[in-house]
Amino acid sequence: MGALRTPRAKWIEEGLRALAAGGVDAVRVETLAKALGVTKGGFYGYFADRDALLEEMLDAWERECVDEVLQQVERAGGDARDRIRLAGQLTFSGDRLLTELAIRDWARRDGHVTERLRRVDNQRMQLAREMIGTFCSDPDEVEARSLLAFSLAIGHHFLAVEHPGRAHADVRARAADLILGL
Amino acid sequence: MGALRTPRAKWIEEGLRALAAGGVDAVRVETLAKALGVTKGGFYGYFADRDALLEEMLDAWERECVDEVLQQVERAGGDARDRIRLAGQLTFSGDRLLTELAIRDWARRDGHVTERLRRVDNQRMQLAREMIGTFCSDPDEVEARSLLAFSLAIGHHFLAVEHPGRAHADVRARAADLILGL
DNA sequence: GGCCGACTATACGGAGCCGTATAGCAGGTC
DNA sequence: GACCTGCTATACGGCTCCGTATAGTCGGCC
Repeated sequence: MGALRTPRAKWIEEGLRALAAGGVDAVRVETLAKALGVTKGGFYGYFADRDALLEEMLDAWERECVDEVLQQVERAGGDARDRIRLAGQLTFSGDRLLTELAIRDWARRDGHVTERLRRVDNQRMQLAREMIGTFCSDPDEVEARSLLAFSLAIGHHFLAVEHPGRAHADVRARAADLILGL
Repeated sequence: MGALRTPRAKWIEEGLRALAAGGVDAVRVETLAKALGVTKGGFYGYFADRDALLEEMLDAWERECVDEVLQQVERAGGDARDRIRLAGQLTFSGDRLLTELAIRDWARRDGHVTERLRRVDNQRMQLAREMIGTFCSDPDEVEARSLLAFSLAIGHHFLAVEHPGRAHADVRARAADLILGL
């Protein structure tokens, strides 16, 4: 058996990179091949077609994006507010963020992706509820604050607003304080 | 002079429709022509190329999206909370919403579009500041609450969360109440 | 050495799209 | 009626991409 020269996982990895950088439409078989320094010859040995790759990319993302973060949050410890802040910081920064945003846009035009995203978002929402529930007793308010936290964490990446005389990070921190009841 | 059979504005209008439905990548000259029941022959009489159309689509959007809403809000009257609620409701619903979301995604990959969006968002943010400033005196808190309001209005469209035993609209209304200090 | 299986390169047909060129058509003007 | 102008249809070359087919190469194994 020959050593896997550009194994299945490489294609998925490169696919997620392309997705993060340019959206679903940027995930082209020939483009990935070029990025891997290879022609597309081998691709169709692993995947039936482009859709099969997209599917597996979603599988990989869904499998990892929540678990990795939760693991890191567990390790770090801290009180509820620290943990929800860390969780948000981890899942919405760097490469994870770019992938996340691309998938959210993709989901708007593909119900199947929406379904995947729903599973992921529900898990995260549940985490938010638990954290916020530790310092807020009204269940309706917990739900509302959780939604606010989530909306802020995702939403601010879609805004192009400026804050004259203030740093965006400071304003965001203050907004987070409001939600977390400080 | 012959009557304009499919005038300039038609192309822009159809372009915005395609943008709203499928993102920038769905704005194809030949596709628009088909939607207009015409071939692309006439297109290049009005526009130098596809980019010129995209540019004019942004012009049209930037010109209308804030003005129309402000006009309607002025007409409706009401106190600050009513007005900010109405403004959000008007700009983030129906076709306007879809266009809006498509442009926000577009802006993530095109600095020029980001610039346009920034101008629009800053105007809206200013409106939020003024409204929230009527019942909140701390300027830092006004800024934070405005950011929260904006993030909620835009962000919740990107979320796929469910609220067991509650309607999404109710949770969102409660979240808005929190931001507006009720 | 010689074989086999896994991966790669190359070439192909088909599709969609861009931008250009060219010819046709229809209404208004003289 | 002849003409001009503004819009339209059609055809083209060029590009990118998909998915398939086919031949080549490389590593391990007997």
